[in-house]
Amino acid sequence: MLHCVMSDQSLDVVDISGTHQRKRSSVTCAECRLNKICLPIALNSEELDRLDDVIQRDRAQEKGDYLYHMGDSFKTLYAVRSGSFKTYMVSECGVEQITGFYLPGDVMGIDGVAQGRYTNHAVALEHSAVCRVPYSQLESLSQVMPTLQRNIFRIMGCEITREQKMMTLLGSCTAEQKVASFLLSLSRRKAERGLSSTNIHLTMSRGDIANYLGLTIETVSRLFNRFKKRNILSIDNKSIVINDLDILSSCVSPEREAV
Amino acid sequence: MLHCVMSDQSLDVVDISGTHQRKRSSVTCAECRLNKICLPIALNSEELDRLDDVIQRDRAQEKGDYLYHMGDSFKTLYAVRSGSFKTYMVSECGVEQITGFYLPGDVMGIDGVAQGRYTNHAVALEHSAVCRVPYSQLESLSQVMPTLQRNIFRIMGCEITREQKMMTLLGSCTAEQKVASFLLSLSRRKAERGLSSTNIHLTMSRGDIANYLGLTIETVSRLFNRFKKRNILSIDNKSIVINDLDILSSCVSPEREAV
DNA sequence: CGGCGCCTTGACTTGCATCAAAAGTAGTGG
DNA sequence: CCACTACTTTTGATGCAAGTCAAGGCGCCG
Repeated sequence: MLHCVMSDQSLDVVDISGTHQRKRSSVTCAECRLNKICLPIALNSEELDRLDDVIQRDRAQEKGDYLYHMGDSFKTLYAVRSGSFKTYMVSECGVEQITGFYLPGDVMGIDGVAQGRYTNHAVALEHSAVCRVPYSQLESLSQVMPTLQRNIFRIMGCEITREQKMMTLLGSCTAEQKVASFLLSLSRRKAERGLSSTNIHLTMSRGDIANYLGLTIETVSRLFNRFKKRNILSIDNKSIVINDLDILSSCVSPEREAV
Repeated sequence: MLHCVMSDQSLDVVDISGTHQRKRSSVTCAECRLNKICLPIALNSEELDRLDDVIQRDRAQEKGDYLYHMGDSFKTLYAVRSGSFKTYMVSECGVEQITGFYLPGDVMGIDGVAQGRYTNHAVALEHSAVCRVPYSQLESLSQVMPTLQRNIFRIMGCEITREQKMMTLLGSCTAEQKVASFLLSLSRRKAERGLSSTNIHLTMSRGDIANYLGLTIETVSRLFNRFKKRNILSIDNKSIVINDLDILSSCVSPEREAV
């Protein structure tokens, strides 16, 4: 158990301040601009303080840093504070499948709840930061804080719903619908966070997008450029501007008259 | 809270016995042979009794009966007691996607947790029976029964992991791998329930299987018959015998020498 | 016994994967 | 600051797995 705790705890604390005042080194949940979409939703201020007490705020993750690996013993949930992450699983036969992209306010690590081991790898797509939430303490807290328990249920429920929609996308949509859908989903999620819904900076590679959507890199690239030629998108490498959200939306539904 | 109890309670009770002795009309959780794979895992006998008190045991569902509809207000979880069900969602553009098949001991309705409304339809594939678990009471109970809370977390976690594996299957597998995988999954689940892992009676149609796997009916039919020609399966309409589990397993991994 | 779903089988088409190569971008070190 | 290397993305040519279309068979139920 020690080896895991080691990597989970307070490394950054010493690094940053040289002292042990963990809580003051960073923004609290109460102050966090994400507390309306993150774990703390609807908690009162006393509850917020108690949650705060168990949460550790990490030093930054660099691009390519792993938060956890598939098979690691599950002890911690991670809330994205800034930046972005991807999670992926590797099947017995060695096939990698990206299972999600995570933005600030999203909670990662839930995949470990079922078996006590993470079933995914989680890796930073850019310079990022997370809050670490020790799961055992979260469980105990949620025993006395119904709202917190409900939030955990809700977050897990959202994950289930999201993945079910993903099944529809993967199972019965064309490449064009998949790519359009992916961009619209990013757009919506940015809007929910109060950010631009039309100017998107992709932190993942074309290969990541392709893998996530069950396509090849070439197909994703071609689709991006097809949308560009139709003036639906402007593309400059990783920077994408959605010129017309409505037309892009119309690409998602199967039947459309306009070619 | 009353309005919820109304729709959930004791309809069948009156039907069956004409009296109000709900609990005696059927097997309790403590007696149920599924209590090792269902909600009650690891509960002690006092806890079992308390869970029992909130669970309602339903009269039978006929094939085609809906347990709930997409959009219905979420108030109840359903544990399959006998028979089987499918759940499916309908996207804005009208595309149906089957999201799961449920066997005895499985819990349905979790998709409603996130938004307070079911995001799926749930329909019986054959003559079946369920236990109804009022969600609000389950929430309250799990506040005082840590093991129960953990079971709910675990069940939701399993659902997440299952769906992530499904994403791999849908995104990066051939039709043959999908069909083999589907049959092996049914086989394994039957084995977990102490039933034959080689003799499978399909309660869903070819169309259901095709939809679930992101294929067409024709492709599923062809694959079944290809496996039959190779002597991996024996097929008689809805009855399937897996003649060689190992060979079928070898069909799932992408690279294999045997053609 | 006749009609209606469900399933199978065959012929044909196509969307996307594959293969290949060029162009662009980023990181490194002299 | 530029040259070199390595990686990512784009673009084109070709092939194939699975979809579509169509017809026929089988089983079930009134």
